[in-house]
Amino acid sequence: MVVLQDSPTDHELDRLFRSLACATRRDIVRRVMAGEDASVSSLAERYDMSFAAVQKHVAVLAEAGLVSKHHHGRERRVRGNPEQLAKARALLARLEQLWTERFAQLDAVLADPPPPQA
Amino acid sequence: MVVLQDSPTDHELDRLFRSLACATRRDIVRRVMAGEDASVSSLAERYDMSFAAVQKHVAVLAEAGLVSKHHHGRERRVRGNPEQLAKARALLARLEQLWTERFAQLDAVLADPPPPQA
DNA sequence: TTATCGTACAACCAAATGGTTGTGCTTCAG
DNA sequence: CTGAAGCACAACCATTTGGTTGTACGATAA
Repeated sequence: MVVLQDSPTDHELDRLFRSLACATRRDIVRRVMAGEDASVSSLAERYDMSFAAVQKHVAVLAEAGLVSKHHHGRERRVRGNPEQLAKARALLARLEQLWTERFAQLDAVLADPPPPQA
Repeated sequence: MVVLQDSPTDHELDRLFRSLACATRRDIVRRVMAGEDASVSSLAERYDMSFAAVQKHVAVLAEAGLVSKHHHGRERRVRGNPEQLAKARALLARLEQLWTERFAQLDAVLADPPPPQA
């Protein structure tokens, strides 16, 4: 069953796309979506930047709802949730659909031309 | 026929998602994808900001390849091209796919458990 | 021809971004 | 108990961003 979800707010979409506009963050998302064991420090080991920098990236992703952090002993496990990805993808799909609908409307007009009321 | 397209560079994706991380720009994309007559100034009339600001937004979208500008008399018509939207959408789809594949792999493991080689 | 429209571009500004280092607090290992 | 691992957070910095105003220039309508 497809759930009717209320459309995301502008601000939510801003944070979503903004958080994806960075290769490091996209790579983090890729890792956690693939199910890699992902504490913050295990993620930080893989990038050429400080631990704090990676920590900030994870915070940005969490703020955007793309990942969530969970206590696990003294670690924080980073888990991806694909629902936010789907929201972004749905918006892109709608924009693409606007494009395709143009031709559908054009075809309709050509098939049933209104009388030139000039 | 589906064309094998080389994967976009990190920088290209940065610009793509960055350009979408702004409600004004998303709205511009929506308008031009819907086929609205869109000179830069006719777009600028619709937003509560200066002409130069809208002009910059269009430039950012053009830089990301989401729209292109074309001479038309003394105007510059803004036209959307959905291919870049598709690139962004493809990335999101791949990330979501990673998530779903996790369960497929898990199912495979459960269905055919390897001998505990410890 | 001349005034004006549509655009481009530079300079400037406040705020956000992406990075750093340092400090301190928990939680675990020895 | 003590030391270290893992993390959070603040302060700081350079650069980018999103906005402004002002100036200039080609195309056009009168």
